[in-house]
Amino acid sequence: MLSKTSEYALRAVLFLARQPRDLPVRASDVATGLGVPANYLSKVLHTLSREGVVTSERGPGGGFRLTRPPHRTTLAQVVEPFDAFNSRDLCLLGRRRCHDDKPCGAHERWREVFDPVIDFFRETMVAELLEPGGEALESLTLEGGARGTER
Amino acid sequence: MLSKTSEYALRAVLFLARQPRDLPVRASDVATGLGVPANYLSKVLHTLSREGVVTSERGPGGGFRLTRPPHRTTLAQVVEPFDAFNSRDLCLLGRRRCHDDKPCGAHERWREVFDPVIDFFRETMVAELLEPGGEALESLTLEGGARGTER
DNA sequence: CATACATATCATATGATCATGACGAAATCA
DNA sequence: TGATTTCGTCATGATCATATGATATGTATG
Repeated sequence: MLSKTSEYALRAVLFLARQPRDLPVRASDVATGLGVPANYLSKVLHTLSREGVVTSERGPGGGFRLTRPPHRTTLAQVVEPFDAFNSRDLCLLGRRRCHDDKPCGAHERWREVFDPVIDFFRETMVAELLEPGGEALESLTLEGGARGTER
Repeated sequence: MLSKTSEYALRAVLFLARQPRDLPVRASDVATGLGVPANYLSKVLHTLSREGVVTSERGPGGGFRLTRPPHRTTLAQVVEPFDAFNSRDLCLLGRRRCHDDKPCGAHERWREVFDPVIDFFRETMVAELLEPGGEALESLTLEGGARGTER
């Protein structure tokens, strides 16, 4: 469903959402925390900062933070910079123009199942995916290391 | 949502479903009917024949036909040879293992919207997308040409 | 049996996504 | 000011989906 890229973006944002929002997290820390390529994630985070989802700071002590709190950031804001829902997705058969008045044979049935998917991304907040317990891999928080003690 | 390839597959099957099922349609006719690359569509049709969705016949008068009637062919049968629903799709965050007992934060909410999508493909029959009127592009039926008169 | 026809198969090209590496630019601090 | 740290940007490579082209194989027919 999601491309690898926007999957990284979503996981990165969830990762940031679990950190105290007032201190930036290095891109490399997010990358190792998620177990994804650091250089690639940097670019993803940069895109997210251009979109205003995260805020970046350079220099020592810099890094990335969520711009808005998790309960005010939608999944769509995170994902759409990479996988936009274009009108083509709304037609199962890939027709550019497939409205309600001149639909393809699949139009109505497809909308019925696919609209909720779009709504899911537009209406679900990052905070709703945080569920404190349980998630081993994605919730892996920064532990002890050099950072944090040094400032 | 669907890859180009399985979109072609679906459109090709819908095209075949509109032809009399006892006479084969050439791959090239399907391709021009849909306006998609002929060589590529051949491969797609060949895959569908390996999967038993369509039946192929070689030589003069040969071509492709639906193996089963449209009301006994599901969308999943057409689409899954190209875009299989693997367990990875069931986790929004791409986790290999994300069951009901050890879920990621998105698990339940995501299943609620995505299961219906899978069900749609598994339960919808090709016949249901045929709606005789309306569809200009995909329903374009073979008209008059050389074929048909010559046999 | 020879020819035409249509699918089957293989080899190659193109483009997008995913990924890596090197260098530049801003911020901090001694 | 100069060294370090961190993001920003550009250049390049790897991989996969998509697409094209050529040839082989099977089938019908005169």
